[in-house]
Amino acid sequence: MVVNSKVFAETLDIRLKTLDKNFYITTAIDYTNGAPHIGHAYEKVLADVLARYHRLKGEEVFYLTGVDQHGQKVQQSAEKQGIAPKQFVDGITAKFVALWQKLDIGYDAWAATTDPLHKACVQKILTRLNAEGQIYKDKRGGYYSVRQEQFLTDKERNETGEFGPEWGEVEFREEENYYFKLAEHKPWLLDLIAKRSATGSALVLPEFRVAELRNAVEKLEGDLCISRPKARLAWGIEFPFDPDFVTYVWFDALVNYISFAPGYDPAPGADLTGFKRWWPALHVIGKDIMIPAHGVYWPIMLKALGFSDEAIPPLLVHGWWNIGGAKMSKSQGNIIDPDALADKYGAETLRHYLMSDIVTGRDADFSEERLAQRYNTDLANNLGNLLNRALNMASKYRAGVLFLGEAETRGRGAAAARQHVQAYLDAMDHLAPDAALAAAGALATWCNGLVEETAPWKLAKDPAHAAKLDAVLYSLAESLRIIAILISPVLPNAAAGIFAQLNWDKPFQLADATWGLLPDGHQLGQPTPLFPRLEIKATDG
RNA sequence: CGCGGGGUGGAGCAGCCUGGUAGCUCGUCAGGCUCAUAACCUGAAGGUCGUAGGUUCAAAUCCUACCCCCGCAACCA
Repeated sequence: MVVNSKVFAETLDIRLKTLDKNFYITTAIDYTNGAPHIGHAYEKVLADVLARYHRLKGEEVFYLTGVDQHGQKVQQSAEKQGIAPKQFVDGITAKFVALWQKLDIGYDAWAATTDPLHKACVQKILTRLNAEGQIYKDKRGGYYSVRQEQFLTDKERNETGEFGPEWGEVEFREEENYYFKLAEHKPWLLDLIAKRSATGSALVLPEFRVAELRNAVEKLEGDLCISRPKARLAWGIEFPFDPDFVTYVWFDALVNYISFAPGYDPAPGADLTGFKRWWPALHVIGKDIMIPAHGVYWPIMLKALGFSDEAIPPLLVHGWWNIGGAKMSKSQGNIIDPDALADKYGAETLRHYLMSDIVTGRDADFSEERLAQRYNTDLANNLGNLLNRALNMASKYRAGVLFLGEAETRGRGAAAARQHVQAYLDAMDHLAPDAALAAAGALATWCNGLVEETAPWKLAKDPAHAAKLDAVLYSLAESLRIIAILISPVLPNAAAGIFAQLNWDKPFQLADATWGLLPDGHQLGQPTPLFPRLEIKATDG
């Protein structure tokens, strides 16, 4: 069967055209109260892969990540160590920065909430919302734990309805604070959630989480306290119109998505043309911070700032990596350290595992054994071995020179490539790197099958089969070139390694994931095992 | 009657939105191949898709009820 590779190219072209725009992606900014763990790493890799995919399509991409540095817990941790909050935060921040470098997270801007530009933006927003009547001051009372220095809610009461001894002395206290008008926007938000789901651009992805958000919004009552008296918390952004208060951490942290965005200006009536080229962002977050921060506070804050319904950003809510079916937690002592894993197995092995062994949005179980297994199966055995055997045969039978050969076999190769590239695009466009990697792997599997079926070592013995042998070798090389492009968002270095062995010195772009670019007479490079098998017996936990 | 998620061959998971041959990785068994990283390819065994009803020509997939597991204080993606 002869394949119409023109159709293939056209389909790809249409895809690329419809997505010809800027792409702005963010992650949650991590709280600098402890070292990064595997969950932090997963989220950043996920966003990085999506960012790289969009760059591969030729879009302009802005990837923002960073750290959330203010708040009570940081202040307390710093006090415990007897150092200044800034010093404490800088230490933890350095660990995050170093890890992202190690994992090849290619972010375009770094959102640190102690950044003066961010602070100024938060203050301008507060000033504006205050001037527009969205903020008011109120005195309210509640039960306060002196030892923990925080107000207690009914959630803190034990079975008998009392506050347990862990809270120490609990007293009723009245405190003045600033409140942001949240409740009045409740009907609007409910409408928006419904509207967005109805039009196929759900506010929350995967869509099964929309119901959860709707339920939470329906229960919403009362406004949001967005200030803390300095007397009890100094480590925060000072209120611009009342120096006795600092800004509540979430109100501070969420603003990072616009304060660090290109071209945003919180001034009323400001020219936001540049900003609108990027906005809305895709917010990649964990399931624990969807409610209430990202699903309730943030949309309402943007609404209050005059953002249109279309400009309320979608949330990509990912799941958790559990350990042996249980939640990872510091108190359980089962925290997985991504830094050590990257050292032991390599950053790309970790990236590959994190992208391939979880379905976007759902939870997965972390296992070092699985990590090694995934590497061996997908990378060493399937793809790496394919590259090696293909180049070896080309080297042995044709001195590493490619010839087009007969058309029929190449046509089959083109058909297989087209099919799997389509599957890859579908998966990536649906934010599913796991399925995308599977599609790339399926093309490699197809190639391994082709080798088996055509047995080039037999073809090589009979000059009458020279054209067939050429076509097989060509198809393998072409497929490998395409596979390299497909995996490049997840495995940029390995992809470059494949290109190097193919002796193909071109930039990575999705437009080249089309059949037939390697020219007749192309000289291939030397085969070198790209993914040596791991023989390590994993030590779990 | 709190909210949400899950229950698919021995293990771990897709599929469910948009019903129509139950798929993947590992493991087991039997073959094949020798270009290759003890890799690669083929075949087999093994599942009444939690249970019971319902809708339908047709249900893992839609609806209802029930059972079981997990998360929803803190650390925390």
